[in-house]
Amino acid sequence: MPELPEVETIVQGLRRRLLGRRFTGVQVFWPGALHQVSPEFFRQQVAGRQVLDVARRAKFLVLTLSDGLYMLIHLRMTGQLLLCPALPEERKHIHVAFALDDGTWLYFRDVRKFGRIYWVDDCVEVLGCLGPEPLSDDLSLEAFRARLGSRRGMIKPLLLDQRFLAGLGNIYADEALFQAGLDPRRRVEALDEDEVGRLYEAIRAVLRQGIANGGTTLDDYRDAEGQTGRNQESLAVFRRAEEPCPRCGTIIQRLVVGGRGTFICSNCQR
DNA sequence: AAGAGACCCTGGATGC
DNA sequence: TGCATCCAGGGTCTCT
Repeated sequence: MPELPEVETIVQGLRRRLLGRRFTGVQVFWPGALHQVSPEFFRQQVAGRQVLDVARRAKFLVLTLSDGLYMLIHLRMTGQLLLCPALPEERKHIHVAFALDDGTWLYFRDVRKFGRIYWVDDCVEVLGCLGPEPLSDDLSLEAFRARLGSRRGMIKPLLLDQRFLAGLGNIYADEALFQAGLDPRRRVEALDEDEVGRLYEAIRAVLRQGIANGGTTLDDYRDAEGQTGRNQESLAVFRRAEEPCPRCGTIIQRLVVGGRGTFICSNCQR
């Protein structure tokens, strides 16, 4: 599942190949991938437009196109954006394909069809409710503490709430809580100063490591060139139920917290 | 405001 | 072997 580090890796790959390119055509194989626009309108809008910037906000890819228009893409669970020299014969799960002016293709593939492509003239329409970027300089420890201060409830569901903090998903939330030594069921209002500091540092550390490792491939994640990430080798607890904790050897457990599969070391995380 | 549950969707796993 | 059922999982929405 692409989270912040995976989307960042895809963005870096797309940026190299898309900046300055022009879309010459679009094929929509499944209209449901487009958020609130018809395939006809989308095709007509995208064709001829140039890519001025490729960036990331939370788990969204943000393509700035000519004439002040934006294409935003959320990959959700199984979405992929792939660059290739030609449109593959095997079209299964490919929902939208973009032809580029150098003859190559960019296509959107998504087995579970949860991913969406948004077409807007103002990003606020889609990104307006998102919380701060965890790796931004603007999110100091003091700012993080202040945001936590007004909240109550279990810590893990809060970390997954994109309005509170934007970009964490199930993998990096579990890894950050492990690294901070915190049980995901702990109440936010009961965390002491030291614990909040550990959590802040852990969130940033696991995300930075994820980016440095080119993302985590457990199932479907691939970068824009189709390559897997390497961060799965560095995971301490996520999807490691019944394996020993890398820190203390205690067997890692799987729980359900806030409706999400959650992996913890009950000895290291209190 | 928190928390639970439904929904979207499919492949893979499990059960009989 | 084959068919039915269950489940994961991000985000959004509804209900309590």
